[in-house]
Amino acid sequence: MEAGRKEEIKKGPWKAEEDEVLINHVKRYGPRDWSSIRSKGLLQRTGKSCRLRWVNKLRPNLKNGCKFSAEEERTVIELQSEFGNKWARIATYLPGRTDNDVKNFWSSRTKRLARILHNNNNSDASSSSFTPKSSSHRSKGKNVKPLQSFKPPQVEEEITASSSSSKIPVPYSSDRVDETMRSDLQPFTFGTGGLALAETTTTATMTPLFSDSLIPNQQPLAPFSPDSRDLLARFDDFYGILGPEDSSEPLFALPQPFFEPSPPPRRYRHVSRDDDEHSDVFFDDFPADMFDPVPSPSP
DNA sequence: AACCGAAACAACCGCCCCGTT
DNA sequence: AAACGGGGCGGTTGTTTCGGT
Repeated sequence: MEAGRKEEIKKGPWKAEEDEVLINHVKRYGPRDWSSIRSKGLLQRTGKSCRLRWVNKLRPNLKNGCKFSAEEERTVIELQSEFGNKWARIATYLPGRTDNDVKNFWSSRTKRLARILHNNNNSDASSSSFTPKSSSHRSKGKNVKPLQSFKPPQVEEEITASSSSSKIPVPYSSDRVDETMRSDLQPFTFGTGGLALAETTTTATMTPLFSDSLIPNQQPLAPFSPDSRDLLARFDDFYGILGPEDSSEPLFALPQPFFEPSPPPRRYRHVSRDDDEHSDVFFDDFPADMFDPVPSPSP
């Protein structure tokens, strides 16, 4: 717009040539100094944009275009209940997955759940203002409170207190449910973070994202109502979550983090990926030829 | 075959923290 | 000690693809 502006910052989809430049830069200097890519005139992208492109698309061993497996779904759901929306941290438990992948996965699932629940509610509560027919999941009207906005109470304290001693999510205890929620938990409750506020109306209901039958060693909870069970049973691709009720298969044998598990050095947000970068291990451990195939833009 | 809604994917924005000067 | 810049993260939004009618 302004002619005096030094350089236009390019935005939008990346071209194969840009990818190649970025890959070459990383190959030479490692995944760091993102801002220097622009200052050197290699790309008209911000450092942030370069970093994001590398982390989400160009990094080796990513599972691009590959749907989440049942095991990955379980892991995400369980870890979300443990850590809250700490996508980067959750992603460290999922080799080949990025925080963006996890975030998108979670967003899709929770929105679908919200829609189904709303539809269900509408069938017997016509007063609801939610009108799925008239709005997509990205409805500008924001009738739907995204489920991901829910955060388990005292996440950070739990991380330092509980995950320092064990990586396995702590079995549900009703003591851990925030008092402010308690009155809403009558139909069903479960673990610390697994509750989701489906709607911001006065009829808001706490809704489980997965069944109480899933968490091993969990103390018995208030059972799902028949309606709720029926509703949740429609989540056929939460199959691992709802699972056969008589299944005795242990469902949550959480994988070890792909990177260093992260009792956070100082705070939760600094996960091991950073540390690896700083120690060069992250980069240097890659096979020498890993950059050879420049990812071609998918058709 | 065309249309429409949902889902998946990709990228940007704003905020925050940390290290450096 | 304060200011500043870089980098990381979570949230959000735009676009494309997929699937059902």
